Amino acid sequence: MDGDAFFVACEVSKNPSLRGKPAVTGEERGIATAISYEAKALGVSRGMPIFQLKKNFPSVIILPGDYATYALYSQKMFDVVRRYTDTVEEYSIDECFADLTGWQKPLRMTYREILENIKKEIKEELDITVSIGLAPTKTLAKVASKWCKPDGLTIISKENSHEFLLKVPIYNVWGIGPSTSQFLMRHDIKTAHDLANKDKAWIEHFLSKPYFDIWQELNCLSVRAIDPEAKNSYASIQKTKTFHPPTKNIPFLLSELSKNVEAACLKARHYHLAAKRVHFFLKTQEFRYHAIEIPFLSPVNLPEIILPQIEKVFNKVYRSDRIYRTTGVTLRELISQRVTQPDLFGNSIKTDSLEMIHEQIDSLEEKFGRHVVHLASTQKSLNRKVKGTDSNDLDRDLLFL
DNA sequence: TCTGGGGTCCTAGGACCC
DNA sequence: TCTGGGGTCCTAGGACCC
Repeated sequence: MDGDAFFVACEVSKNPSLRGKPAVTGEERGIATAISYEAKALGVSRGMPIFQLKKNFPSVIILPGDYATYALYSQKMFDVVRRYTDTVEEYSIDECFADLTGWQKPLRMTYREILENIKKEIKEELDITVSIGLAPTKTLAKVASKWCKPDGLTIISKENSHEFLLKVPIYNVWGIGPSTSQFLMRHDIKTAHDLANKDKAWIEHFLSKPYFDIWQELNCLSVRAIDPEAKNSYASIQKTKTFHPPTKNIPFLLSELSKNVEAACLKARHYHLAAKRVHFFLKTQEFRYHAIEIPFLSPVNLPEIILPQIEKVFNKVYRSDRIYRTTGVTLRELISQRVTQPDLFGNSIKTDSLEMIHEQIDSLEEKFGRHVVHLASTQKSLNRKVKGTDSNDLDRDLLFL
């Protein structure tokens, strides 16, 4: 099940005067993240920069994202599905997989009737529409849910699956992106049907495991399980930021990384997580990544511990003949940190006092909003921002550590 | 001012060991 | 007599998703 233009649909539900009008969300990000069907009809596409939209599509209404509301709608939407089965995997904010196997008899409904009820209840209770696909595997259900949008209901069975797959271009298959599409097209595989019909030996020889799974699923063999476990933690936490113009200025790049690290650590502490590995990257003007991963003996979530290590190896990724557009930090191998462990070399006293400082900072953040307090090493990137048009930041009281 | 931000999973190849 | 063969672990980077 897939929400139709989900973020925009939530906005319309909140404010019905938007109904029937071309609208997008994503003002705060600078690109269109969700697009109403009316805006799609005008030619607005996903990822289009907002400035371009204002210029070329002045009739389009541009809305800032309201993620708290979307999360509420999302939960209510999934709750409706849970009235009919308890095996529901929340795949993203607007998509879920559900296993209906065996429920016709207890519910005294056909599968189609169950799906029609789900759609009806969501429409009545939330005033949004969804598109649903029913099929023997997740991959085919994805094909089915995209088949007819918005407000669609498509059923693919073992018997009729190839009729659908004949009309699905290979690049529209879930899990097959631009790179693999190009490779497959060079081998004359243009549709999902072409791929499904290749023999096993060919798939295994030319493609890797994820594509073997896709191949099996297109052939009605379910290998991707539905995972109904609620996601309550993270495998990794990433913070990245693109700036313009791109630069090769080392102090500025380090300051951006400092900001990334601070933001990632703040989130990690909020979930009581700490990282055994910290990965950071510089992204060049040509969209190439240069990265390093730093292992830590004991898990970390304090920027003061992480930043010196990043500075130490920064030169291994930095090249003075390149210009960079983005920096980013990922905290990996996250471990639950309800109880803190002192490290082996007696650094625990220093760490303890840093932890106390951060407890205070975190509570200030909660009270006064984000980024009221930050490291002095982050200051350079904020200065640059202040010079720009974002005058709100000028009003902030900044406190330096 | 062409192309944001936050995730997950997989693989090739180097390092190291016996 | 001139570096074989097999194994594990780790990391950089690619690919894809929403």
